[in-house]
Amino acid sequence: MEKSIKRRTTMNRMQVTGLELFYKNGYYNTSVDDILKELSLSKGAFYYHFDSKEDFFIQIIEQLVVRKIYSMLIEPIEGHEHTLDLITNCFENALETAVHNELDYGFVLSNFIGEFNGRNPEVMKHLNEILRIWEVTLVSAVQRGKFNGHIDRHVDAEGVAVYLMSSFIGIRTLMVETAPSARKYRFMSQLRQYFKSIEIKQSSF
Amino acid sequence: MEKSIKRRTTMNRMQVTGLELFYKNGYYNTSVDDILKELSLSKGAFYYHFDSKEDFFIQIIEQLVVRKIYSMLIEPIEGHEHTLDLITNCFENALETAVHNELDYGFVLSNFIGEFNGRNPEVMKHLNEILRIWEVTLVSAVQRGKFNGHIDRHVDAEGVAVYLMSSFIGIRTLMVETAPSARKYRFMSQLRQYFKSIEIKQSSF
DNA sequence: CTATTAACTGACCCAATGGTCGGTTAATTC
DNA sequence: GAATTAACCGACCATTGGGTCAGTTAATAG
Repeated sequence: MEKSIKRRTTMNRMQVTGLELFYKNGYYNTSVDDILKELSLSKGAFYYHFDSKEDFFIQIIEQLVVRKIYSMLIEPIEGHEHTLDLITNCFENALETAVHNELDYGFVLSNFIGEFNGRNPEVMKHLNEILRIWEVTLVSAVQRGKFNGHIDRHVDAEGVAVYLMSSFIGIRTLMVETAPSARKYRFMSQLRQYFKSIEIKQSSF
Repeated sequence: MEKSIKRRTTMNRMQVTGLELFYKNGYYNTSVDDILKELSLSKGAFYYHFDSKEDFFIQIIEQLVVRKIYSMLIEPIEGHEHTLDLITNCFENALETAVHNELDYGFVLSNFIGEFNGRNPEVMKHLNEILRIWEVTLVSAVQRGKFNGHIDRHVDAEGVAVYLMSSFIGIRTLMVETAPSARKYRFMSQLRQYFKSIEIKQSSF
């Protein structure tokens, strides 16, 4: 039976278009009809597959947003090379992708957090979970770096993680609409500066 | 005639409540009626004083948001003491205020940017203007620091400004709903670490 | 005291929104 | 090939949204 391939296909089409529009216009500013119009599908089709607009959105997070974050921010720093290089490259690539997005609307995750925080605990639960995973990944990357002798063992791994997440979320906001490329470049320079201050000085004597 | 004190009063009441609700629930998720209900005022009163919901919002930015940002992020770093101390204290205070907000919804400015970017150029113009002023203020603070011999003269002032803005915007997002106090503390530690790396080492020999 | 005008009321308009439901179509099953 | 069911259609509904407007109230001016 393959758990109905047709069903999966349609749901996925809706989700992809849904994410696209929610990202562009925001959740509250995108109607179900907007999504359906884009796909030439009917109201009936939508409510046949999903319980509500909110249910639909949560499924989008689980299916699409989680994966995006994983491939963009989690997996790239799980390797065993020099930790700070991994993070540098990861951020560099993520920001470069944003620069090339001719129409950039910011960081998906923080945009949605901004829209739902304090107003929809159910959705926030899912978004916070992604943040948590990101944080854990960063913390263990830093700890690995300390263990491998690349990062000063006195640094607070949790602190570094929070600081990195903060700066990434912020620069993505700042790259919207104003000089994304220049800002990305400046940001990366300062990030490297910061990294220099927490890594072990190999040539000191 | 005093340019009608009554008018000013009513408009201000509407704006204050408006900002409160827009901040809490977002612009698109707050109706004009919601605001009016809170104030026991009628539709007519609203449209007597303002042209449209958007006009109303823009006036809120100009009247209230700008002032908030000034007193919170601009004026505190315009002094002539040690630049990095000024910025440290400024951020410390701003974040502490957020911690004590029992119901915190993030950084007003970046929340609104997240809601309007790419969708409403008129509103974005005003928000970007505030960002620009903040950036300029930070850049000249850093330059002053270089001039006064507190900051290494090789550092890129624009870069530092962008990095600081990024991290502040991000930490405010992260402080929403999850361990604000702990995150604030970790953030501030790393900020100091970063500052150490760009200031002039006075005791080197 | 009268006329004017600033400030405000609330009924009304209409497009949009999330959601429902009875029905149709086409594929599967028996 | 009849029956069942998965997938989808589109008319309909109740509510809410931003916005209008004729009219009321209260202060001020002459």
